[in-house]
Amino acid sequence: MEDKEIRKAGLKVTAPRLKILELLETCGEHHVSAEEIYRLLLADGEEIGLATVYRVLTQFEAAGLVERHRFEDGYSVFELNRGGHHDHIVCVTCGKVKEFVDDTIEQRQREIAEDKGYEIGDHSLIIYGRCRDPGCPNHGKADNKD
Amino acid sequence: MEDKEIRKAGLKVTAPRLKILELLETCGEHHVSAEEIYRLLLADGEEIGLATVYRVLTQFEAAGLVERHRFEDGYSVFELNRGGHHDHIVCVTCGKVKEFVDDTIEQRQREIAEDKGYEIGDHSLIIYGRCRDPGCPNHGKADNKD
DNA sequence: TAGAGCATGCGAAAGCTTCTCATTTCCTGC
DNA sequence: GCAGGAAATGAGAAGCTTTCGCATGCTCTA
Repeated sequence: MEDKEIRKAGLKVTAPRLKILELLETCGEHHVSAEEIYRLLLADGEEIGLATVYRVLTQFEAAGLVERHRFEDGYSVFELNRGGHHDHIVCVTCGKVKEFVDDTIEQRQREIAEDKGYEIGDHSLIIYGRCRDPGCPNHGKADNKD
Repeated sequence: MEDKEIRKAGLKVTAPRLKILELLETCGEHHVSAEEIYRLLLADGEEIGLATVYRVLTQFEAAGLVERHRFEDGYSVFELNRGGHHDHIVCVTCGKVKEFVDDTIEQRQREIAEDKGYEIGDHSLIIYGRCRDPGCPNHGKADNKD
């Protein structure tokens, strides 16, 4: 039941919040933008405003229920916080995002932070590349420069 | 002389471009936003438009003279491209940015991309932490949560 | 020195996100 | 189950950074 999580975050249980949480759950590893959530809910027959989507996502983020990532093109994507930290690898051609975790890198990051005199808090590692999926417009073109 | 670099980029040598390049040179490792550049140039008595600053920075970026980074708050900062790739570690309290390069991490990233079926292009690694500088408002408070 | 084009500055506009505010909804206590 | 107050909502306006459009100005070549 999602109610619990919402209540635990100190928020009232309302239709928009439930719907957004549900939707995020069905998304799994897929990262959605606020706009996408908005359109999906509208298509689903919900009466919801874009402002509400942003508001709710921001609250969920503050409550730790949701993670927000900003990719290089400047817009944000959201996903359920499933506990484990992970980084992202993004295809610059088709936009597909995969997640990964690498202990070696995590460890080195802690060492670097320590070395530079920082208490490590969070980090964001995004690798940009080109995927080799058949569906990707880049498929087969190894060193396509544009 | 900066003229050469501008010309080499296929751009005409104009006052705004020279001034922006000069300014970036004086910035060293300090990362400046377009807005900052604009204000600094105005304060310096230059007649310049914000649009020009963005235009020139974008051209410089395309020419490889300048690097642009987007941090989590959503706006961009710029710095001269001094050749070597590097990553960033940012203090979430005072905003200070340091640079670093780590071969272990670079290597692991290539392996991960390979493993996931991507041709690696670029990447962006930003570590967020709290610095221990005396000037930082966070100084001394080890596990300040906000 | 003159001409062709690129570059500029200004304001307007775009895209994403947040704010404002009147209205609606949730929750508590009766 | 109902009323009241606070919180949440939807719609649009406004904010932010960034880009565009266009008339004017400048750079560079001949």
